[in-house]
Amino acid sequence: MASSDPKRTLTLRDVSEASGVSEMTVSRVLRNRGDVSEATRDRVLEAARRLGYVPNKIAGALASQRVNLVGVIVPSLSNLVFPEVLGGISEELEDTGLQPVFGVTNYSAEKEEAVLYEMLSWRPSGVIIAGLEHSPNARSMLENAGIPIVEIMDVDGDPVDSVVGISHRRAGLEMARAIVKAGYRRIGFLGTKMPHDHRARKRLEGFESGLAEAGIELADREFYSGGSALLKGREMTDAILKRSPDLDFLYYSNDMIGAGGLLYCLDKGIDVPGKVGLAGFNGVDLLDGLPRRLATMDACRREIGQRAAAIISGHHEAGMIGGERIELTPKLQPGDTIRRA
Amino acid sequence: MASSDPKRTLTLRDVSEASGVSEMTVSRVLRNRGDVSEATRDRVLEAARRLGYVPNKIAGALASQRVNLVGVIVPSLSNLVFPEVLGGISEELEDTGLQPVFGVTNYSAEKEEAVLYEMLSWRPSGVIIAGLEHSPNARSMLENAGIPIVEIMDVDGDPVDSVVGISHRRAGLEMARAIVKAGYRRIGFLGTKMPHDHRARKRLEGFESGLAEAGIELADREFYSGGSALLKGREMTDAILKRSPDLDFLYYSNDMIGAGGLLYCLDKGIDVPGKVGLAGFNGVDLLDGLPRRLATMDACRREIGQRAAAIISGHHEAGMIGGERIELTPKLQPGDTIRRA
DNA sequence: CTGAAAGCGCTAACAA
DNA sequence: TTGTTAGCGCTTTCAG
Repeated sequence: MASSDPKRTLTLRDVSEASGVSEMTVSRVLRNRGDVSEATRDRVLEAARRLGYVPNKIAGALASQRVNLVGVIVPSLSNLVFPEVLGGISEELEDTGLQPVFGVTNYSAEKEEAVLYEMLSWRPSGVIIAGLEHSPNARSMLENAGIPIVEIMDVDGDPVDSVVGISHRRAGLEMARAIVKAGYRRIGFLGTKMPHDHRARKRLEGFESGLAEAGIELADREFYSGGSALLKGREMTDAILKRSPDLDFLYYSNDMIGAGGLLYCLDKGIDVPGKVGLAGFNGVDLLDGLPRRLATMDACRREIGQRAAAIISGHHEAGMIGGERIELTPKLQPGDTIRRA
Repeated sequence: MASSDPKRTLTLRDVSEASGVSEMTVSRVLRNRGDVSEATRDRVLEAARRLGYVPNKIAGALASQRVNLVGVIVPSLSNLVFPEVLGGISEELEDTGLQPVFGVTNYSAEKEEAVLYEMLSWRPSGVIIAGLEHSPNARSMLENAGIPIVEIMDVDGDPVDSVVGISHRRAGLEMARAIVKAGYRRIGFLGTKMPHDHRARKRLEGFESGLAEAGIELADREFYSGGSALLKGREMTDAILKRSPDLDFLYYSNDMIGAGGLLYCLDKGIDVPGKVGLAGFNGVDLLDGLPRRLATMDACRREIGQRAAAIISGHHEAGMIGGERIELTPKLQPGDTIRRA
């Protein structure tokens, strides 16, 4: 509260002077480090509290060469998917003394490079970054950072260090197989027009190979960008069904547009899954509240966050090195929008 | 790439030696500061790039007493509301050289205090924090931080410094008036059981005073916590209508449960807005895709983020001090779920 | 335009 | 249990 110069922020020295204890011992008390007598401890804490001292981690980090920050880089926050991943990370880091620091790339490789550079310049204890595709510069920064790196969401590719995710290719493949097995043949795809959403791209690739196994080709496709996903799902569904009325299945690249498609079909009185089957991707819990359960595949978002964070905090505590590879298996949730065999 | 000791991270000195230019000049080049000849400039940049040098901002911040970080503290990420605010902040900070750093409190005052303490210990250029209610400790930390503080979302209270938000009390009040004006009389409230969600509480208080103006009391109320909001909205609506079948209006504390309620009513064939009117709060764009437009009130989330960030970056550039107060006005969006006069 | 010296606030390592 | 001495890697300031 009281201070001769209210502008300057307090230092250890202020607490030291106020308590009559050496800076070093004050530092020990504030970090619960080393043996300090109960008495001095109390005096120091009292003084620190009274002054309203907040330690300067910048100085501490520089001196100790230790930073309790974990950089987390994701493409988007509006996607609904990533907030959940971040939730898993936050939760797992909760009691480790590590603090997540988020950065957003908007699916831009350039922005990713900038955010990564910025983060690495704070010398974090680890980096969690979405995806396996990075610019050459970004990749080499990651390789040379000298800290644990965990690439998340996707395992189809060549990780820098550790990786935690699912195979989007396989997710697409298995969805295709399930659809074919259920007897659908005229299949359309609806997705985002995101050239840099590599995971959506891989799902589509996997999906097409799954169809190809049965000698089927994608009958039609429809892309969008921006706007309310639910509404877009309606509009796209309308568009694709008008253009290709003979479609008997619609595969959506995410659950939100899939939900829009489902609502559209129900509105129009289209028999789902009899005349047209539907499936999305992600397993968002929004689907629980819809009139009918959309088929989907859980992307294990929360768990991915947790496992990735656990890898970093493990390294942090044990000083381990070496890339782990954790592939989670998304479960197909057939819901009510695929015909039963 | 090549280095005798691959473990140690590179310093300015390494670049200095590799380029034959003094550390000081290297520093100048890397920060685009002061006049440096084209020739040395090129040599330095070449060396830095070749070595893969990433500056150490910890050291830089300590030496310059300048940190380009903005702390952002929000209660939750799963709420859908906050990712949008963060988006607004990110966008606005884009080209200012400032970097947002996020922290999550889970609506806990204790956690908020811890997160705030952690953030302040990094000496950020400013702090953006949701809400006006903080523990005495947190409040005094904010007051003594010596940096611009922007409290966001809510303006009903006593800000520490600047504030950007809407009046939730007034939002509730106006919604109540609109409902009463439309002729509804038996009104129920459905919301989250979040004792620490002060904004939801204020909306409800404002709502009740709005009803009181017409001599009306809330006829029933229903609370929930956790789970899929859409599904909860259905369940709660079912519960409250079974318990109080004479209700003619349901006011939901957020759009997601409101949307669940709307879907429930449509499923059950309840005449909306004839027999029962519905309204939510937030203006989430999900509503655009529903079979009918739920009445709601836009909480101006993105703009709040932008304005708050602009205040911080303004201070940053101009060194201004002094609290601004920006009250945005949420617009009532009557949609299709309130009877027309 | 370039460099040398000093020090940001803290902690590692050692000494007492 | 406590204190002292040196820096951490950079930037500020002042001199060339």
